[in-house]
Amino acid sequence: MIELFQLEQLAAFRKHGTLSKAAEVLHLSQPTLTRSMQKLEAEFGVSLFRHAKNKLEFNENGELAAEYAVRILNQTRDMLELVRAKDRASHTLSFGTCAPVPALILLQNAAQAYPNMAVSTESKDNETLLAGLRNGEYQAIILPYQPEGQDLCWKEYGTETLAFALPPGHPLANRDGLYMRELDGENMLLYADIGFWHELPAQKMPHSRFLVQSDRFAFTELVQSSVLPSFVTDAAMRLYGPPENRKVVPILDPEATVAYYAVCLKQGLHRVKRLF
Amino acid sequence: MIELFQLEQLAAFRKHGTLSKAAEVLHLSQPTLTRSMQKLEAEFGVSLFRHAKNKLEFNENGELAAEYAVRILNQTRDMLELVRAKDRASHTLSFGTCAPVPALILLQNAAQAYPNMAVSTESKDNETLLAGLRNGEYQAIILPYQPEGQDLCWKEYGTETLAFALPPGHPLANRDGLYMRELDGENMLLYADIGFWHELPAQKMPHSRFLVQSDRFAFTELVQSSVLPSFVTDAAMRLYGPPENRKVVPILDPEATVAYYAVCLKQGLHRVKRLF
DNA sequence: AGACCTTACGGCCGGCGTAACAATA
DNA sequence: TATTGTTACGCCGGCCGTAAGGTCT
Repeated sequence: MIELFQLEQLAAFRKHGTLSKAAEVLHLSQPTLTRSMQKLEAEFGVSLFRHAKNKLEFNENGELAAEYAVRILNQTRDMLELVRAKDRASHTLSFGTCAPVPALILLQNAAQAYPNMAVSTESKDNETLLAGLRNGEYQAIILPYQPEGQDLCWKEYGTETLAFALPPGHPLANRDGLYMRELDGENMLLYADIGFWHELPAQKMPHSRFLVQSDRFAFTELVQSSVLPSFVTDAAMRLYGPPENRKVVPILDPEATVAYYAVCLKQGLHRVKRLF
Repeated sequence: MIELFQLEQLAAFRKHGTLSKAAEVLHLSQPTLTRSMQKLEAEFGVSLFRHAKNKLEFNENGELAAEYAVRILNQTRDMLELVRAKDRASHTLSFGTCAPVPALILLQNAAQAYPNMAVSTESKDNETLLAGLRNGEYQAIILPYQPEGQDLCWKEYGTETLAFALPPGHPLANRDGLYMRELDGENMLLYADIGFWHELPAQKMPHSRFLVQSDRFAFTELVQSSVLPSFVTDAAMRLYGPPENRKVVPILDPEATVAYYAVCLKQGLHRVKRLF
């Protein structure tokens, strides 16, 4: 029976031209390759090389065999990769979310419900999330609205309300509520990883400049050491506590309060059943 | 490294359902398969089966792996077959001919010019011969006319003239030449393997019945022991000698004399160069 | 002399079979 | 009890490396 290690040696010989080079690359001695190629010819029952005194060259049979060899070896490699990938996928739950706070809650719940699974999330816009859910990239997603679709299962997943975090000396800091337009034009600190929440300030406060901080630590430091207003949400405060030295004023615009929905495919429900 | 014998075992297990059955088919002991499957799982780094106490079933990973295994094994089998076929083809010259006599001459010449090659011929009609030449089925063909085509090489390959072989008492036996219509209506003995020569008598002697003999011995016996006229050619007589107890009268119709041409593809000339 | 291929000899790793055990129907 | 899968032990074939030899540039 021909074996893969022989095909590997054949392919290496074809690739490097001489037995010596191939042996070096394969970390084998060169006589080993001589014997292997002889054995290969015997097993094919056909000459694969032109045997000269001190030169071994592929003939047409050998070329064809080597061509097949690399194809077979590639397929073997693919098999290993795909099976491992399939296994990894079966031990992994991938979530996509529109915002970080429900993502964290989902992560916690999933880690608890499926202690043997690896869990990951990533933030995308809503259309990308739905597409990813339907093509199998995500087992579940978090949307800021109730989804439609016969193929979908969904469950309410909490609400979140945006608020201003104002320095105590800010003229509006003692209000019980504010509309976004009331701060339009003021420059604000903004944390980068807030998902779909980017849309609302950009839309309702077109005259403001947003100083986006992608580093969490830098963001909180700047909030404490500057008088620039920033944002916070009720849900974030439940996780991290209220920002220090700030007055939190809820935003009254209706779009500033969203209800989250965890969504999965009906046909994929079994993989995340404990979360629904 | 995963090896083909392991994939063979995996495929057999998948095919037969239990290790015992697979072991029986593979002529191996059953513990061998237990160990092989364990080793396979270790090499994949992934579980391929559901392990019950006395039951071993494929899981999804295993199904995928087995699927790939059969594909790889098939490809390996194909490789062996194709390389062997290519080798066989490179040691074989296949000729197609329109008639047996030039075929024999070609065979003799080829066997002498290429003593290490296997040589074969078969008779077909002219269109089939040209098609077979162009698709690689034949390395050379014999046609009864000069071929046309930019892709072709040709060489004259002798002539052959048809004659009547008449019993001495036949009323026309002492003639120096005859036209075919002069014997139209007489029943004649005809050897089966005469290639394109079948066409001429059927066309020129529509009122004759031809007693076709496919066995060479039966044909020559009947020629000697009957008074039925038969055919012979000058070229055949050079090979086999004249028919016993017969008067040979050449046929004067111009179609009864043909010139043969050995034909090959220009791109295939190197394989039959010594014949051209 | 250096590069390459081949042959000869011996070690050793790994696949295999036998035997014994465990679990299920 | 019959069938199936697992574990333990030892054999042995075959792959490999080292050493030595031959050929060509």
